[in-house]
Amino acid sequence: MADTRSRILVAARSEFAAEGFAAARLQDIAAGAGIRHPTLLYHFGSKEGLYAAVIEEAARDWAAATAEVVTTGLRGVEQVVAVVEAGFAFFAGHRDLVAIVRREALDGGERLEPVIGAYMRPLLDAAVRFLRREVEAGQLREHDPVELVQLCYGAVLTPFSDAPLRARVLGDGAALDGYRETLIETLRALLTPSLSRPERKGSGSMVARA
Amino acid sequence: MADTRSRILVAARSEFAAEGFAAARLQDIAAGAGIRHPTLLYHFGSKEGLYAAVIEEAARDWAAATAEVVTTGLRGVEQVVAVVEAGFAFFAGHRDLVAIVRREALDGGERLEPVIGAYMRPLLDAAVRFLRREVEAGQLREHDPVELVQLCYGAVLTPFSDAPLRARVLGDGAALDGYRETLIETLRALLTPSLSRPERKGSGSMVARA
DNA sequence: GTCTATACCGCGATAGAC
DNA sequence: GTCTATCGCGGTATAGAC
Repeated sequence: MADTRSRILVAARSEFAAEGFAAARLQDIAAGAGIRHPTLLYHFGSKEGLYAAVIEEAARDWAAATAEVVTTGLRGVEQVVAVVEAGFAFFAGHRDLVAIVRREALDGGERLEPVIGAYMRPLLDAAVRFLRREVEAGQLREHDPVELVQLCYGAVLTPFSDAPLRARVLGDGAALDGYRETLIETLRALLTPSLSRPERKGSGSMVARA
Repeated sequence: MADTRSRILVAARSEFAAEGFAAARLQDIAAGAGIRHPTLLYHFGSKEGLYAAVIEEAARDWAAATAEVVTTGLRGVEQVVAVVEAGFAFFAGHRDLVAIVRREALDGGERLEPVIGAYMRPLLDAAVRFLRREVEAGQLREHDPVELVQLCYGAVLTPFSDAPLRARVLGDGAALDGYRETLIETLRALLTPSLSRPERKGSGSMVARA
């Protein structure tokens, strides 16, 4: 059996994801870890401290998973598809993290600030650099890279974060495979360089803002 | 000055959106409406009752706004774009509603059940029927209509629900216009019937699940 | 209908024994 | 390190005067 500290973290992650920070109760988390709540406070000092530890651990898990995908050396559309599919697979197996991130996003994201600086912004920058480079090389149709990343962010997280609502509206049978396929298809339709007017910069289909 | 009941509803909507159901305090809502919290309870009975009233009112606002757009009689891609742009504009002016919906989605959506039955499922059905019809008529490239609606749902709500996080990661200057344009462009790329192999059903680009 | 005052309870946190 | 017991605050909800 794992040590107390990590058992608490596991239970806390699940509880914070399900209830949100405000509604989660230290009693329940402690019960999930098979201890009493003062023991939990002995290890993490406060509810906020515990939450920060959960966030920190979650961010490391996520960063490790994404780091793998970007080292495959794929080009253009195939690399984008690979990243999105990897993200999809990772979050399918870590739905707790999705819920926590989205709850934080709704609450202002203040508690994500360390994670943003350490992981999210660097990764966004890397993604933007990749997209620009591949557009330049004619491997990708031109679109604003930042907007594109946002689109993918929402498209990948939403089916997991809103899964309960989704099940209510669509009926419980609804699998996610079809959604993933439609998403990938969408990205291909959006990003595959058009054959008619190829790698020219400034062609008709570019975003052209400001 | 509006009557007490509606002043309470306005304050409650904003507070529930900002804090979530669990963390919102009746005292603060009452203060926002310029009364004391027992008065609030006199009108709505309980916190749950107030919340239910907020949801109900919000759903009616949204349903009224969407009803307008679908009566324009546009065809194919242009109708889809019109609906998405109308949704974008509506939620831009009603961010509270977005936050409430997404919080509920995370919390299981139980409290949205009446709204789902009365508004969401009928509208989804109408959207699916429209998409099928237009594909049949060769006005739209073939894609699974349900997945398509989900994609739009996430793409439209996410920039508003996650606006605070977005601002943190991207910097505060980030306007939403570029995102909207990229989204519209994406839909056109996805839905415009391909010129090379036109209205044939069962063509290479269809989704083809089970 | 709206108020003041208060009952009541649940939660995070602390004290202190083991 | 983990427990039992308890404090104290802050929340919803109620009682009852005006």
